[in-house]
Amino acid sequence: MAGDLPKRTRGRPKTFDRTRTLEVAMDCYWREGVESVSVNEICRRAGVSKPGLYREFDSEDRLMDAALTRYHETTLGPAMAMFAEDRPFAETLTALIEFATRDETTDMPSGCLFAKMLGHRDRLGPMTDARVGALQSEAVRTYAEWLERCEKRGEITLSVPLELMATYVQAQVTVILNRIAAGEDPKVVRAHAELAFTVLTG
Amino acid sequence: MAGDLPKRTRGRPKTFDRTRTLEVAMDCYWREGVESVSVNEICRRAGVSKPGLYREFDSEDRLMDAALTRYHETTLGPAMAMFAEDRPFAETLTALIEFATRDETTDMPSGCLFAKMLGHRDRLGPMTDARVGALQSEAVRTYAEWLERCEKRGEITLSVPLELMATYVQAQVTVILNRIAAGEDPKVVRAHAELAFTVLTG
DNA sequence: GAAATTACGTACCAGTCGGTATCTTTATTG
DNA sequence: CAATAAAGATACCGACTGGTACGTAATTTC
Repeated sequence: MAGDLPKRTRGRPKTFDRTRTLEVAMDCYWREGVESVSVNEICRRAGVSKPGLYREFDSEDRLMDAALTRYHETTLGPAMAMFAEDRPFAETLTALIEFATRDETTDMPSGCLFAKMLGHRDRLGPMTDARVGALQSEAVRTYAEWLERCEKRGEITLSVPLELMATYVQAQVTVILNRIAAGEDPKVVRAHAELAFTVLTG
Repeated sequence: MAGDLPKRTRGRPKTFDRTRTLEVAMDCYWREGVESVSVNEICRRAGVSKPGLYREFDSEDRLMDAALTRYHETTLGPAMAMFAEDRPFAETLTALIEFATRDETTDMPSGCLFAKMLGHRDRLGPMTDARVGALQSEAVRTYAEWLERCEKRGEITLSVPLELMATYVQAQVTVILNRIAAGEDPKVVRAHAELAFTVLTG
C-alpha cells in the first residue's frame, strides 16, 4: 500500500507519541476519575510537554473524548460482546455480575471509565458529553436486545416495558461499577447486584 | 433563664451571623454538591468576609461538617422519622419513593446533601468524612429496624440476612436521590425504584 | 480619658488550573 | 548554502483555590 511508505514531510519530524499519551490519559481517567486528573498531571505522567499535548489534542475536552473513544474500542466494546453470545440468561447475568465486581489487577483497573463519566457529566466538555450520551444509548440498546432475545426464548418474563427494563439494567450496572471503583467490598456489591436483578430472575 | 441575658463581653461585639452563614453553606452544598462550591463562593453568597468565616469555622472541613450536622438536624433526621411510624410496609415504601423522587421546590432542593456527600467521600475532609460515615451507620440501622419490624408483622419476607438487606435499601435510596438531583426524569427513576424494591414486595 | 481586648475586612500568600506566546531545534526544498 | 516549514519546550497568562497577616474599628475595664 502506497500510504504506508514513509511519507517524508517537510519540517522537523514528529516525536510525539500519540498512542502512548492517549493510553496514559485513559489509564489516569479510568483509575482516578476525570474530575480528579488535570492536564498537567497527564503531561507529567506521560513525559510530554503541555504545548505538545495541546498541539495533538486541541483541548482537554477533545483529549477526554479521544481517551473515551479508545476505551470504547479497546475495552468497553469487547466487554459488551458478551450480550450477543446468546448463552443462557442466567449464565450471562452471572458473568456480568462477576465481571462488573472484579478486583483491580495490575493491567486493568477496577470499575469502568464510561461509568465514571456517566456520573460526572456536568464536568465534561461538550464533545465528551455527547460521546457519553451516544455510548449510553448504545449500551441501553444492547441490553434491550439481550433481554428481548432472552424473553423470546422464555428464559425471563418482563414485568415492565422492554425499554424501561433496559435502562434499569444500565443504571444498576453503572452503580455497581462505580461502587467497586470507589473501593467497596466486592462481596457486598455482588450480593446487592443479585438483589437488584431478582426482578429479572423472579 | 440567666443564660439568655445579654452577656456583655469585652472587645468589639460580634456581628457575624453564624446561623445564616451556615444556612447559605448548607443550601449551596445541597444544590450544587460539595465538590462544586468553593469557600469563596459561599462567602460571596452569604455576604461575609473570608477571614470572618474562617474565624467562625476554622477550616473548610469544619464548615462542611457543621453544614452537614445542620442538615441532619433540620432535614434528614425529621425525614427519617417516617421509618419509626409503624405504618404498613407498602405505605411507607410508597412514601419513601415519592419523597426521594420529589421535584425541586422553591424552599427545598431536590436530592439530598448527605447522599451527595456519600458519593464524593474522597473529596471530604477528615471531620466531614467521619460524620458521613456515622450518619451512614445510623441510616442503615434505621432501615434494619424498620425491615425487622415489618418482617415480624409478616408484611415482608427477607431473602437475605437483615443487615445485607438494610445496606441494599440504603444503597438504592442513595442512588435514587442522586439521580433525581442530577436532573433525571422522576418518572423513570420512580419506576426503577419500584423495580429495585421488588425484591422486598415479592 | 487611656489601655486592653475583641471582631472586622482588605489585601495578600503560594499553589493549581486550562491554555498559549515565543523562541529554539530539526528537518525538507530550492 | 539559504529559505521554509514543522515540532520542541520554557516560561508565561489570568482565573481560581484554601488560607492568613495585619491594620483598623468598636467595645469594656481601669
